[in-house]
This record gives sequence, structure tokens and C-alpha cells, in this order.
Amino acid sequence: MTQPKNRREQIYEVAGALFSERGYHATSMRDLASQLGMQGGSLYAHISGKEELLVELVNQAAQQFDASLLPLRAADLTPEEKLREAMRRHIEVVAGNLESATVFFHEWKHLSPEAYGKVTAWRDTIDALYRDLIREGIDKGVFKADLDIKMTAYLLLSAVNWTYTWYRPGGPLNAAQIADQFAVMLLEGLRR
Amino acid sequence: MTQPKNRREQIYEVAGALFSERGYHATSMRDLASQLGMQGGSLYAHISGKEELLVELVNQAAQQFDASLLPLRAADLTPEEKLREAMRRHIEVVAGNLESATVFFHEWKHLSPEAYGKVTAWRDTIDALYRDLIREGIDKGVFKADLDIKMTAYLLLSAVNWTYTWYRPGGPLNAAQIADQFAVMLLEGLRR
DNA sequence: CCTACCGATCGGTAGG
DNA sequence: CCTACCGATCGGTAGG
Repeated sequence: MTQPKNRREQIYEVAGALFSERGYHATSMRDLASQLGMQGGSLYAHISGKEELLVELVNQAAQQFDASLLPLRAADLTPEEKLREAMRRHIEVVAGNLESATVFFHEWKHLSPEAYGKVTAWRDTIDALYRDLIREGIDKGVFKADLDIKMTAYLLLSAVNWTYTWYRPGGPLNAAQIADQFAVMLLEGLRR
Repeated sequence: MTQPKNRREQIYEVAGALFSERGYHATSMRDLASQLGMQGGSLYAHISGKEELLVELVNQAAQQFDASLLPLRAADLTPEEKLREAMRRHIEVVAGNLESATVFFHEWKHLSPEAYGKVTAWRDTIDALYRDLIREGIDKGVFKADLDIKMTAYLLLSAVNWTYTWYRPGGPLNAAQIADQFAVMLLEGLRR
């Protein structure tokens, strides 16, 4: 027995699959409709337009990231634990929402100016979270004092964001295990 | 005096700018033509079609990566030097070909099956290069023996590939400096 | 949710 | 390289 799900959510779901696989502009409303077993024009009984789908998918992903990552600011953890936990949650959001996360990272440039601005603001917030986390570690004497905070944040964000390009469910490691491995390598280094 | 450049190269150049900024499907042949001061149909006196532009840009980028990275296999360097050198060259290709590199990473899924296959083969080659480099470092006792080679390669590739999303010319660090910082952090770790 | 349709725009071609 | 055009397809709407 599948959960009763309204048509609107089904549309978002299929849109996520198609946008993430083919891209926003390469997916037509008729492609979308046919996968839902309806005619192109019928979609507009449920949604206002194509852009709404993109906005919704991007917002979905952004909210997942926010809900998972932002509470970390107040968490009572050592800098190392906090770094590992941020990477865990970050990769878990990507892995658990692979389609909307892919749309988020890949298609956000096609948003209208308003929604586009919200995404850049989101990115700044997450950047700041990672930078603060690094700064805190330096201040507490746990991380190296000579780290370039901006570059260190880019390095961490590279690792967690890039996962959307290669992570696939069913692989040997789950999201938390991937994050833990990355965190160990980043904290301890590759050198023997 | 600008270099005499044939029209074909000019078209590729403008296509790189537009495809990297707006995306392949969101760029029309008329957009492209108007930026070159010509009519849409006139493009076809120089090129065979839109797909040719994408293929050419992607191949351009792939060849730059190959020419720069593949010779490293035979280089007589310590594992640490080789890792740093690979990251340097990798990021230098991205930074020095930002538009075609962006098209390469972002639009390759829209290639026809044949060109698509070549890109996945390329990716496997570069994956193998990084994995061999890591394996060599482990075998020589320079890198930690318990590294997960696949995950380590993903981590390195994340760092160098993700640069296309944030690197912009004129920033405080050039490509080699970015690579050096990344290499130091990755080799030594963030921990004090 | 369907049928039937709208104007706009797409990639590409013919003929010059 | 232009003018003029092709068929196809696009996102979206009207009326039921």
C-alpha cells in the first residue's frame, strides 16, 4: 500500500527525477506529463508553471540543508566533532535527497532573479558556517593556527558538495561512513 | 592589433562564454549569432550544428587535462610531489580554461551517446591516475597504509574539480597557490 | 484532467 | 554572410 500522496507532490517528484537527469531546460512539460500519465496542459491544473517546479525543488534542498546544518552552530561539540558532524549531515542531505540536491547544485543558475538571490544568500550562510567552525577550531588550539580559513572552507565544501556527482545509493559506504572517512583524512592528513 | 583569428575559433569562444554562463540548452543559436554580429542562419556556413560546438568545447577541455596530467605518470617525483603537481596542473587547466572547463563539467551529459562515452572514459582515466598516485604513495611508505584508495581519490578530485564553481581570475591566489594550499592541508591534515 | 489550440521560438536549410 | 523560410516543439491557456 503506497502512501496517499497528492498529485502535486507526485509532480515534484517526477520533476526532480527528470530535471536531475536531463537538466531543467532539456525537460519539457510534455515529458513530465507523459511520465505522470497525463497530457501536457493538464499539469497546469496543479501547478502555475515550469519555474515553480524548479523553485520548489531548489527550496526543498535548501531547507533540508538548513534544517540539518544550522542547528550545529549551537551544538556543544569539540571542533573536530563539529567538523565531522557537519560533513556527516551535509553528505546525508545530499545522499538522502539526491535528485533535488542535484537540481539544487546544477540548475540554480536558471532560477529567476529573486529565487536566484535566495540561493546565493544560502550559499553565503553555509560558507560562513564552515568558516566559523574552522575559526573556532583554530581559536581553541585544535586546528593549525596558520590555516587559510577561506581556502580550508572551500576544501571542506568541495568534498561534501561534490558527492552529488558520484554518490549512488547501494554503494559500499553510506553517507555517514563517507563523511567519517573524509573527516579523518582531512584532520589527520594523508601522510604517514 | 588583435591576432587574426578565424571565424570558427571566434564562434567557439563565444559559445564557451554563453554555454558556461547560461547552459547549453538555454543558449540559442540566435543568441550566439547576435553576439558575433551575424544572423542565426549564417552560423551554419562555419559549423555543422549546435552539438558540434558542445563537442568541440568539451574535447578542448579534455585535451587540456590530458596533455597536462597524463605525462605525470612517467614523472620522477616523490609521491608527495606528484600529488601536489597533479593538483597544480589540474587546477591550472580549470583556471586557464574556465569557460570550457565549466562546459565540460556542467554540460557533458547533454552530449550525444558517442561523445558522452568518450567523456566517461576520460573520467575513468583521470580517476585511475589519481588512484595509482595514491597507491604508489602507500607502497613507498609515504602515505598512510590504511587509506581507502577510492575515497582518497574522490577527496582529491573533489578539491580540484570543484574549483570551477568558485575560482575567478583576479582573486588573491593563483591556481598554483590554491593547489599548494590544498596539497599541504591534505597531506598534513588540519589538526595541530 | 482532456481536447484543441495560441504565439513564440527553436535548430536548421535554400538560394543567393 | 543575408533573407526568407521550413517543420517541430516549446510553455501555457480556454473551455469543457
